[in-house]
Amino acid sequence: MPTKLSTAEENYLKAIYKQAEKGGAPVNTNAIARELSTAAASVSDMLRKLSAKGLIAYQKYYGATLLDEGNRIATKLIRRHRLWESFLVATLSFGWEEVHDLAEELEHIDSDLLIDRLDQFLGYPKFDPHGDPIPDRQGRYTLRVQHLLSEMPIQQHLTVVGVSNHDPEFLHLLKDLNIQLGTRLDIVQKFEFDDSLKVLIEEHTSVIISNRISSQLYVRPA
Amino acid sequence: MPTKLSTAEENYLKAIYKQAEKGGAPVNTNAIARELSTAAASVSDMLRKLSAKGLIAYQKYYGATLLDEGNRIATKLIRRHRLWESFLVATLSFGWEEVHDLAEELEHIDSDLLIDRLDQFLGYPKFDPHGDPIPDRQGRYTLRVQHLLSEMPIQQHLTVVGVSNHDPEFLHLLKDLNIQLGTRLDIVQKFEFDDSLKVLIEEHTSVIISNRISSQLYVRPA
DNA sequence: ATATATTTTTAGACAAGACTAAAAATAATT
DNA sequence: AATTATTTTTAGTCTTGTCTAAAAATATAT
Ligand SMILES: [Mn+2]
Ligand SMILES: [Mn+2]
Ligand SMILES: [Mn+2]
Ligand SMILES: [Mn+2]
Repeated sequence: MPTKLSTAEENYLKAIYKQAEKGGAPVNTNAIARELSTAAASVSDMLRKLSAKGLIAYQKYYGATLLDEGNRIATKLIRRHRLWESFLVATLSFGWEEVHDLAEELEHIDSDLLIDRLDQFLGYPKFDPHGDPIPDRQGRYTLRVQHLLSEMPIQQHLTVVGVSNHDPEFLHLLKDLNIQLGTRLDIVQKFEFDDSLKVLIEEHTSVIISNRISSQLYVRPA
Repeated sequence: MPTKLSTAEENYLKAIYKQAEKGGAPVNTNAIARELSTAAASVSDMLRKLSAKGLIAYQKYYGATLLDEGNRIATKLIRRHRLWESFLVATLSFGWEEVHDLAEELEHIDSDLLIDRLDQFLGYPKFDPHGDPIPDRQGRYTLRVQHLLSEMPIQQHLTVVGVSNHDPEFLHLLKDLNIQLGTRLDIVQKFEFDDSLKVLIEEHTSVIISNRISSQLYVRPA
């Protein structure tokens, strides 16, 4: 039943998807409320509606889980979001810190043809500007090898492959540090006191970064 | 006061702009209702709101006229609409009959930077895929030389420069006739009986077209 | 186990934007 | 000028999505 969903309904589905990915299912009400900056009462209302539409499984006081159709829709939204972000960066020269909010709106434009043409135009990219995988038309995507920088041992040669926070401030800070996708890092030293790290950027500049940063940066060996 | 407007408010402003352009100001309630396929009662409500926001001049039972700020916003929406249509056709290979409805949604994405970058990427086009002028950042645009085909004398060499109807069916019909922007036409004969015309397309194919068509096709000499 | 704290749901209200039906104003006809 | 027709506005209702405050359920701590 491909019923036309509202922007609000779509955002809720996406929020449930994201929270399930992060914390596992079922997703509880407050997590969704936090994700969408909305009141818990509003979430309860919407969960009832989405459940009535057969998009999620929902039990009061327990939590919500995406059903097949809900999952399909959420994945499609993520595909759209990430393709628009790719377009904005690759074609319109936006910075990676500027694109999330725009994509948050563009993802609700409802046209499979549009998004497939965009995909084609961009050359079927596999990852978006933040390093996140882009689902294909069938919803399949490539998982990247990723470890949190904060959990890597000392001295390995590492490459930045992603960020788990798309906040403009965070991304801007990385830009200031000259850290972007593909940047090479070495962990020089770990400070147990506050879990901060001394890292060498591009075998060049040495900086100390807080755990707040290293725990939101994905890297892979080499 | 650059207050953030809703999609609905924006669509009303654009409808008023369009109707004023066509039939002159003030624009009456039913014209707007027809343009937006909405009930007259809904229009009355909205006119009161837009008037309260200082975007239109509105007198009950008389009609609505865009004020400066309303006009600025409507022009900006038209700019966005036509740039998105241009993008879809030029970059994503859409047909000119497929782009209007998508642009109707895309135009509400609120970012000057986005639209200026798009403009730049497209090479600052002056006209959209239907031949309509695209306002620049300041809202200025080039008027094209245009005459309705139905009002031209016999035998002149003509070039198609636009259409006054963006309906997919109409545009598709033109496509079938091999008529698009830039197509060369000659009027071979006029039939007074029903104002139909015999025209030669690209000095090639001769067809008879109804007044319904010739009165929605813009041409210029040469 | 019982009391306390937290989470979630319900109840009730509100704003935006739409509709229908009825009333009021304006326009057109006889 | 009076009647009829048309247009527009008002009145009242509905849906969606949001909120706050209160009640209910669940989890935590003593
Ligand atoms: Mn994003
Ligand atoms: Mn969104
Ligand atoms: Mn259009
Ligand atoms: Mn629109």
